[in-house]
Amino acid sequence: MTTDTKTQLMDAAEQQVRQKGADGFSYSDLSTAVGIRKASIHYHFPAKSDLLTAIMARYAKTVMTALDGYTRDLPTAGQRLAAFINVYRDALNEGSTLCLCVAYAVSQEGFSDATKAEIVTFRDAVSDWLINTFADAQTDGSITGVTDPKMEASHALAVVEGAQIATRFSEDMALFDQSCSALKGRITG
Amino acid sequence: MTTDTKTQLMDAAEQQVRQKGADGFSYSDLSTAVGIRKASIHYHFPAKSDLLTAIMARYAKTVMTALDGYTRDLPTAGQRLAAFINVYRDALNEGSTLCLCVAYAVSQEGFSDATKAEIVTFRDAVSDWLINTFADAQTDGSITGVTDPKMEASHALAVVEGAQIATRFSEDMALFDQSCSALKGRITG
DNA sequence: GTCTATACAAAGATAGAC
DNA sequence: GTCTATCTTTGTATAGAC
Repeated sequence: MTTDTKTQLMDAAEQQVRQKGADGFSYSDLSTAVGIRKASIHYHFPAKSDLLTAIMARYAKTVMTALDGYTRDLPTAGQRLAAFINVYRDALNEGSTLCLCVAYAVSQEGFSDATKAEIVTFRDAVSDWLINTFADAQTDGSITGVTDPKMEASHALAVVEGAQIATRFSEDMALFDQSCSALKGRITG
Repeated sequence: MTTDTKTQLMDAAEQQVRQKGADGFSYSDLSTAVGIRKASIHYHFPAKSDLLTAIMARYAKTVMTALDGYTRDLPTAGQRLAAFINVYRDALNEGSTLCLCVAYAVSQEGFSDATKAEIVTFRDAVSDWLINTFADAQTDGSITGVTDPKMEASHALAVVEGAQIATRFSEDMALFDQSCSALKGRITG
């Protein structure tokens, strides 16, 4: 399984952004990680903003494919919400990395329009997925107390992203679980 | 009311970090903001890490003074929680700035030990304040359904910090309110 | 597609005059 | 306490050989 250079660069870049933020890594770091010269990276991604846009687009696609898979494969809304929480749990890697979107939140100001557009598209897609999930919960009863799917969706996203922030500082995954515990406790089926 | 240069520098730095992150501003930016030369800043803060530590320490003091004021002045736990949520709401400045702690979350890796220590101290203090507040709620009944104050504390912090992330992208304060709505809905007195 | 070499600007920091 | 001047390192990016 040989991975092409472009993919290796994107893998390394995503990792670095999620560890140190978009302003926290350089082509020099990627050069070391992938084993090609700094200048060669510009062949694949002429400007850093191209790279930042590319990894956001790829990340969005990966995550949405996973979420849509849950919609297809998991019978209840409760199971889907549990799987959703796990996506954000796994993204933490024991506290060493954040979800790409959270990592982008701070630097946002300096991004290109293309990058910003990818972020907005992704967040809208995740929101819609959550709204549908909570709407389904109203039908199948697998999550307690759902009266407003839209409100629940933004609440749930805030919980998992906020839990990531907290866990990032403590590097203790138990804190992530504790922060999400009230949300998970409402899953009944 | 003349503000001394050191304070002006801290004010400008805090603003910039909360807008663009710790890696997103330079002494050059501060130079422009405050109106003294780049080199002169080093007289007040020899290294950037000294500045980052100083503004975190000051921020922690300011926020904790406010929270302790609520404990003194507001009779119910519910009122104190509402005030707490408002601290994080106000910190957003219509979506243009984050709470300093959230802004630090991404860059964290590259911080000095002194800066990290200030962050940890602050987060512990906020957590303790929240735990006490939810414990009080069990007595005064001003927040519904509190069974585990420690769990509630980390949940509440995740909600307000996560809500900041979401609002940062949308620049719509209504999203902050929507994200916190489930939490606020439990306040009864 | 990757290399060497290089340009160019910005960042963090120091020395010493005033 | 602030200035000018300077240094060093790093970051982003381009040109042209292989």
